[in-house]
Amino acid sequence: MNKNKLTSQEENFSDWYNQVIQRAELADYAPVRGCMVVRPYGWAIWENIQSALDKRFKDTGHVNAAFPLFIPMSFLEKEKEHIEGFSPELAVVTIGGGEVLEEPLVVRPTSETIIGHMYAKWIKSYRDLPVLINQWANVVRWEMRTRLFLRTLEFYWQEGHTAHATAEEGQIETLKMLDVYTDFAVNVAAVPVIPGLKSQSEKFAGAVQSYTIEAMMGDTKALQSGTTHNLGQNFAKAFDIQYLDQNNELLYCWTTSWGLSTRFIGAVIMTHGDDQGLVLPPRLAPIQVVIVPIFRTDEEQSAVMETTKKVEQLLSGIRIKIDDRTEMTPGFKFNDWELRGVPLRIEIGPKDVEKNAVMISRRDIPGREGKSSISIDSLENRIPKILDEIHDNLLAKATKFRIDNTHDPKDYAELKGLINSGWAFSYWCGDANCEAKIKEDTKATIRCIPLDQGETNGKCIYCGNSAKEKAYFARAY
RNA sequence: CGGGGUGUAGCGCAGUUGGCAGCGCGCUGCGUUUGGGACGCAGAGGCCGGCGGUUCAAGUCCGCCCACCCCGACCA
Repeated sequence: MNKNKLTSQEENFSDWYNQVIQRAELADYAPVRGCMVVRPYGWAIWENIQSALDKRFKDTGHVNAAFPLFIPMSFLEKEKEHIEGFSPELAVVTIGGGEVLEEPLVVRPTSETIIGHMYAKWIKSYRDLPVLINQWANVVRWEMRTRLFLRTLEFYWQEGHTAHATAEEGQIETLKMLDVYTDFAVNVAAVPVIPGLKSQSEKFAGAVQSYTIEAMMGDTKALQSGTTHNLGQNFAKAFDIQYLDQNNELLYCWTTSWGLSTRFIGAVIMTHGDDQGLVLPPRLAPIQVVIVPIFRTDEEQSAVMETTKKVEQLLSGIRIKIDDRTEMTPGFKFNDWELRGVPLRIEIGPKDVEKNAVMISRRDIPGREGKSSISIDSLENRIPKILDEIHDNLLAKATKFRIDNTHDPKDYAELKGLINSGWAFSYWCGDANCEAKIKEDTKATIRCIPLDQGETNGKCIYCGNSAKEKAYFARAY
């Protein structure tokens, strides 16, 4: 009965995570350390993430393009903080076609530099601005320690790179894309993220300011799930991205960049998953509804399959899979699709055909409580609504979990006590020293300083000096 | 790079004082099954991570390598 049980989340969250990914066939380990193969079911989730984001990028005026995988080493070196941040994790090609290369080529860890180079070439006038380009790409960062989806040597993402005439426009773009990510995370993935500012020590190498959408995973650790960066004029100056304004004055551009990666799939797994396996939010699920036909005899089979086809037609706008495998029992299939996180299952057997009804079973409500019989006539209307309800329920559950595990410690001792099982939302004076000390003591970092705090003040949780804003402190992936 | 662990069938593992290479799941075929992880019978599947050593004999003992996983430092 339970011989194929997953390790429970409570027992070992990390094992649970790895098992879910492999058994649900999202990804597998590649022959090279730290690399993963994204399997069709996992890639289908990524495709749904892509289309939801891509639509939002287009709606906000962006266009897609493709820049090269190889970047001359010298490009990386042009922005000081950038190369300092990335040099330890670069993959470098030194031989091509059997010849030692004149200049080593870096396999892109991110594309600010090569895109900056091209922008310098393309941008001449204020009339050319803004430039709003995104690319869907793979990048390589030679990480020490890797984990499927969360941190692999090679990963897939989108990276937006924009150039603007003024600092204000750059900042507006940075926050606009943070909004896009937030909207996507909340309304498509049902992941209740907190948008906020990164501290200076946590920001992107080369940025003036970085923003993040921060999410709480099922073990209460934090995951940076997407980032936007206001690059100021750092890259514009390093790559001479200049334009002539209306007054014929030569000025540097203001640039931004923003990215969301396959890591987000990890966020989805660890936000919604349970001891039965994956729980996919309906708007990202490759299969939204799985139909399991149940029958014994040939007559039952033909009646059941006829109804199944009818149901499929009624639900034509929904991503449906009919599990007509004959070599497995219904019980096996129920467990199998639950492991794979399909939001809604429809069971159709002889009893249902007789009643002109079907049994539905919600993935987000385990056991009998999530099951009910509904008439076939109401399916077309009800199923889309139920999928929305599942989305809302997943979002509400995850939000409650985060709130329940976020605390407001009275003092530093209390923070130290709770940080292994939750987040602390505390005043911070802004001193990098306090931040570093807290990290040293607790392994917790500032995940973000949330926007919209309004007028507030209190005392820094570490040093007790006056502070004007609160920050989330947590251990992170 | 430090600490820990593991390499034996597709996966998970066992293998005693050195003596024929095993178990469970999965896989293939046939039959019976099918409303919460079905069962029977018959099969297929191995350079025991690599190299070297000890021995009549090595999965097992010794040495050296390699790979991967987990925990740290680093990071989306």
